[in-house]
Amino acid sequence: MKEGPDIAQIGALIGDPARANMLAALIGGRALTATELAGVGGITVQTASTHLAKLEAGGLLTQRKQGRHRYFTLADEAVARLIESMMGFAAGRGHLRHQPGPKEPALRKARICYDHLAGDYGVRMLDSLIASGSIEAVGEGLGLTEKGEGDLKCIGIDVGDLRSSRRPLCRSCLDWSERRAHLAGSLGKALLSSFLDKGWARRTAESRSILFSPEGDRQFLMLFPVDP
Amino acid sequence: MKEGPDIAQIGALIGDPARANMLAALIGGRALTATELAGVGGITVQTASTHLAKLEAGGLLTQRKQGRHRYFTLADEAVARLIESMMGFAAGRGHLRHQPGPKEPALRKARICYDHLAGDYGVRMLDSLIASGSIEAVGEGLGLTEKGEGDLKCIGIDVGDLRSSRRPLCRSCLDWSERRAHLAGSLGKALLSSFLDKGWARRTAESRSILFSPEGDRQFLMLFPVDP
DNA sequence: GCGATGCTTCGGTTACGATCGAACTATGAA
DNA sequence: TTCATAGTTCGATCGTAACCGAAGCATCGC
Repeated sequence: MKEGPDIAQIGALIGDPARANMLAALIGGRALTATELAGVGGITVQTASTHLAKLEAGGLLTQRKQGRHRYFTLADEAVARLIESMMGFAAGRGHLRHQPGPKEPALRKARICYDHLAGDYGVRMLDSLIASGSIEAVGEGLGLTEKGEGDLKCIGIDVGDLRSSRRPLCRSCLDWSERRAHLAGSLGKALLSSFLDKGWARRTAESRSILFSPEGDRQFLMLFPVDP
Repeated sequence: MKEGPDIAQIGALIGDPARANMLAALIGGRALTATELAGVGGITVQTASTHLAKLEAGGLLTQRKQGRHRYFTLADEAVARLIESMMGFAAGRGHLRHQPGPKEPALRKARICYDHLAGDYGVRMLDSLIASGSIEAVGEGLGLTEKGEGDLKCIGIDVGDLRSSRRPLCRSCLDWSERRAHLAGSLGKALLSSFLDKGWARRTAESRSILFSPEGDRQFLMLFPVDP
């Protein structure tokens, strides 16, 4: 009975509501200070500090000191995937805190998931990439095709650069609001970054939602069509 | 801060050591009674009973009454995958309770993972199926090829039957002792079942390990060769 | 230097949940 | 029927961890 990895430890880390809220906030991808995290956790800074220390000791978070601020982020993408997969699992069982899916329509439409695009627009983009033959799907896996590599070059994404990182190029990530897959991995990140760089969309201050400009919206829908 | 699925709830369910031990025992795939689960959890039956009630209320377990026994199993494969993914995550962070990987060499060699083969033999089988062109791998996804369908027919597995179930045919499952993927899904289950039916291997009473007979061992290694 | 801000550490309180003994229910066997 | 086994429910204990106020560092701006 004592064999194997200790899942109770990380389960307990995630099992506290305040800590869970902090982790959920951090899959927004941006680094947050201890005070901000105390806010999302609904607790005082003292309490948050001890929670954050535990999460860091457990290897779920890393902190970066910058002046008199301490910025916390998820330790790596594996943590984000774990949290997301638990969210997907919980959503599938109806363990929702309020409505099914994100409350605000904006969140449901487009939001950030660690560092890539999720929500309605996220699944639409992946669907379109598959339909156009840029990405092939086998089982739950995703792979970039030669055609896809060319197409991406046209919109300014050099896949060669992405390959050099150890991180997988394409990854499927289950969207818990749409209950379908969207594109993660370094390619997912690069695509979202390019939208932000082009000014098609921007992140909001306090939320995970992504706001598309009217022009960006038009461009996005044209670039990633879905046939009826 | 209140949006989204409640991961704290299931985190807390898994976060208790006694409950985590029970869940880990149940990914062995066989139904266990409350008394047996109390044993693996290292607690009395009264305590186990309350734990099991909570796990059932949380949707992680289902129970089946049979005479004066109550047999508990994981609610479905999604629970098994969640536990396994948490094990993989924990193993990657070095959150081990004792040695890295399973303690007994037998467990490391071949063990059951919910309903399919894991351990050294599990990853070997998948490697061999990919090398022979029976299964194709794209990203993290797995798909059965036409050649594979024919090959499987030869060893007595009718893929058509498997397709009728809603469960995915091929699924990749991260092996936490080998740190590599092995084959899950209904095909993984069917393959293990056939080994057991043929008498090549048998399950052990109290452990997750799978014991191959000398003849079964020979057949298995011949059927799933790996080139150097 | 000074005060203000961000965060951690300390100390003490509180509450929840894990635990078990004992009593109770249900099924099976004699 | 009676006894034994399997399991749940009740009641009470106990420990731990979450929590916050207050004090202590560290860093910034002045």
